[in-house]
Amino acid sequence: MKSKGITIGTLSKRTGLAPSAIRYYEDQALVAPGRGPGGQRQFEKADIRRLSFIMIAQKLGFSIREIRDQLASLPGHRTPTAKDWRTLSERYRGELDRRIATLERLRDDLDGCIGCGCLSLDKCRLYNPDDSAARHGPGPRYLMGDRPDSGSDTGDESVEIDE
Amino acid sequence: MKSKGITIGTLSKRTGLAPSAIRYYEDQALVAPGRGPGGQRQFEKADIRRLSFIMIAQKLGFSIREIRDQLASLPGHRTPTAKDWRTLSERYRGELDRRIATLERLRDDLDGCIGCGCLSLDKCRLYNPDDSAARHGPGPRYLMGDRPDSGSDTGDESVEIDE
DNA sequence: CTAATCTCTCAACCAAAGTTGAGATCAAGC
DNA sequence: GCTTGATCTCAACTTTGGTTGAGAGATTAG
Repeated sequence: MKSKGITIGTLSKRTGLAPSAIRYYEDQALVAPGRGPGGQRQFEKADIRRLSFIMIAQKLGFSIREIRDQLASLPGHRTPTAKDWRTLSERYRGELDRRIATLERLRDDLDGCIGCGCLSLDKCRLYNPDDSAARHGPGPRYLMGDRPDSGSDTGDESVEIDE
Repeated sequence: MKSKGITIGTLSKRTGLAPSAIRYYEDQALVAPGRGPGGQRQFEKADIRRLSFIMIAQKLGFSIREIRDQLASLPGHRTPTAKDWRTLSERYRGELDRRIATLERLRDDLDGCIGCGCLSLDKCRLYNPDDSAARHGPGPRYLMGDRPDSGSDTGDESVEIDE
């Protein structure tokens, strides 16, 4: 048993991730290495695959939080098998399809609506607040969907924007 | 001539943007309202369309900086016409097509590579550092493409990740 | 045994896109 | 004329995904 575990430096070279990034991922509970007698992190081989998965998921635009949730579905009591990983990553298929569909819809709307130069806030389907092509995660979007009251605004009295 | 201009509050209600966001956009030189005698911002009708454009561009995932560059191509000496806006937004078509293509390639790679459960760092096409499905803008990606040296690593001595 | 590396923790910092609050001023209704 | 309500500026804080030191301790090579 060469059971000493992989050091963070080695793992860094293997995955291309900076040690600081790996420590950060531990902080975010994406990996949970053991510790040696001196306090050093000891990773397992399986962690290489785990980090690989994380990198791919990031590339697909998932946030750390989402990735953590996804990883939570792995069996905790044993080292994940190739099949576990396959099952997990197959979900991305659907997500990607959905994302492509969103972009295609956006493109069609663009053809139909911006294409005409109207850019009207009231009529334009582009203003559907539900789909942004951007990531779902980043920046201060924690109050997205918070559109102001629009309260005592009866008509669209003067919204037309011709000149 | 009811030439008093639109106040920031009214513009906020018209566009759904928070006043703070509009001020921020002025800060970032995306809009340049006039000022009333008391220092209040005075927007024009054309600014409604300008902000609409900004919102759409954001939705498509462009950063403020990119949007500023795009807006710079508008004629400065006169109020932009519908045609100006159409010309500008037509460029998005190509960008969207490109983005859709990237996602489709990612999806195909996913089918071929993750699908098999290998997740190998060396062989997997998913590790092409060039295309991430995420936004091009946000987060600390100013050092993306900075992959560590990989220097004195001759072979792939023990990268296989079977268990 | 000692020097050269690695690692450790912890705090501070980066960028993006804004928000939030304080304190002051402006505009408008009655 | 006065009191709301809107706006002003400016600084500080938010989130995400990390990086960059500082100072201390651990490991390893010679």
